[in-house]
Amino acid sequence: MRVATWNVNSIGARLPRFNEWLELAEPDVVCLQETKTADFPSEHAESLGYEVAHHGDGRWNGVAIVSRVGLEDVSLGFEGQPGFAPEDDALLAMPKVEARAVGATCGGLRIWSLYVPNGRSVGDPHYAYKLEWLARYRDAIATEVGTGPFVSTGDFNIAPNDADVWDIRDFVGSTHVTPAERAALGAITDLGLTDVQPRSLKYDEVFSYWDYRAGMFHKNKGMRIDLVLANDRVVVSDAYVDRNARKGTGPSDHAPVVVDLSLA
DNA sequence: ATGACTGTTGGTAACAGA
Repeated sequence: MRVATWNVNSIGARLPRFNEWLELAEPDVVCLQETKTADFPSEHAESLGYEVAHHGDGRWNGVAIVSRVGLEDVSLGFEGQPGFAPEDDALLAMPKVEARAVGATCGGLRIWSLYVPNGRSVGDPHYAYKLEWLARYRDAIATEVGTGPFVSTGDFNIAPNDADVWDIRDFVGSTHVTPAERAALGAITDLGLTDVQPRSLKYDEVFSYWDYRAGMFHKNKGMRIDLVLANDRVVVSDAYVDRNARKGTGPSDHAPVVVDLSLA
């Protein structure tokens, strides 16, 4: 089974690239993040035999699972998922639970597509929200991780190790690399999940995101923040970042992470 | 080079992203 995760940075803007990529990469299951729409344009995918489970807000966020090996027990969000409200917005009495998680069972594999909150800056309310969100996600999946083949995929907005950013010295005081964020990720992997390491296709350093600005992609100054966390019922035979999807006209700033696996 | 982008909309400027 070929499983992929891709932050498309708007499925509307990325539709030509996404539809083309589906036929090139031939994934069985694709987890998408930042669809940025309320209505997923699924016509072409469906014509190729895919089903789509989409959880969308509109302008921000939005996650989907696209599968050609079945799509059952869809969960829009997870149990106990916290919401977010800016502290200075008195009009919002209740925090908004955002479209950042969708789960489904595809061909016997329980799979989640996650768009973890960015955090913005250390000390920002969004940073506390990010940590809380990860802690509650950990609690929500604690049981089902042990019940069968399981993967959590998506844009975690965390670089697990210093080597997962182009130069850790440029990240002093930044989000995505703090001990607290890594501890929150560690609490998830401690449930029995392995951070699948994509192999190098070109550079020794393997990233999945490169800022649009300043030629960062061509300098390979990126970050590995799109992850596939798999339990021991998943046997990985290959994993790589599809850098070709980051090239050319109108790419996302993220590339797909592709994992070939079988279920034990 | 203190630069460099891209996406969205109660839209044409502001904000978010990472």
